[in-house]
Amino acid sequence: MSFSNRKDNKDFFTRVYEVTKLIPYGRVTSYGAIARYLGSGRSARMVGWAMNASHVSSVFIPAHRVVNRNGILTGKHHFGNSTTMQQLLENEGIVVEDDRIVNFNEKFWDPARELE
DNA sequence: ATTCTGACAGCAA
DNA sequence: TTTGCTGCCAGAA
Repeated sequence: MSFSNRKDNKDFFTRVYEVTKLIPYGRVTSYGAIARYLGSGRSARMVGWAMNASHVSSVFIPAHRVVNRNGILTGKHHFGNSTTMQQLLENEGIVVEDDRIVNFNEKFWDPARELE
């Protein structure tokens, strides 16, 4: 029985942050995977939007571990320099080639599956 | 309140 | 195969 039918718990952005922070070191996920884990599998764009505001968050958000379904670093341009995101990923042992994650399927971490 | 936008994803040509 | 258009949802102006 909830006496507040406002929002489930926190804002959509906050949920995205929570999930993003749960991404293990050296692993990556996709916007759609996060969106699907949150219940709205079609709000993948919102996840990206949340990432845009993640730099404002007080805590560090590993936004570099979030890529699109193709494993392409679509948001690299939002890390200041176009190479920052790639460097962060390579620093974690992820091989990035031509703005795309190599062996993306192996590095992929699905919150809906891992967190169940 | 209405309109526009967006670091996507899916499907059509 | 690649390219492009549409749907989708939530926040900002």
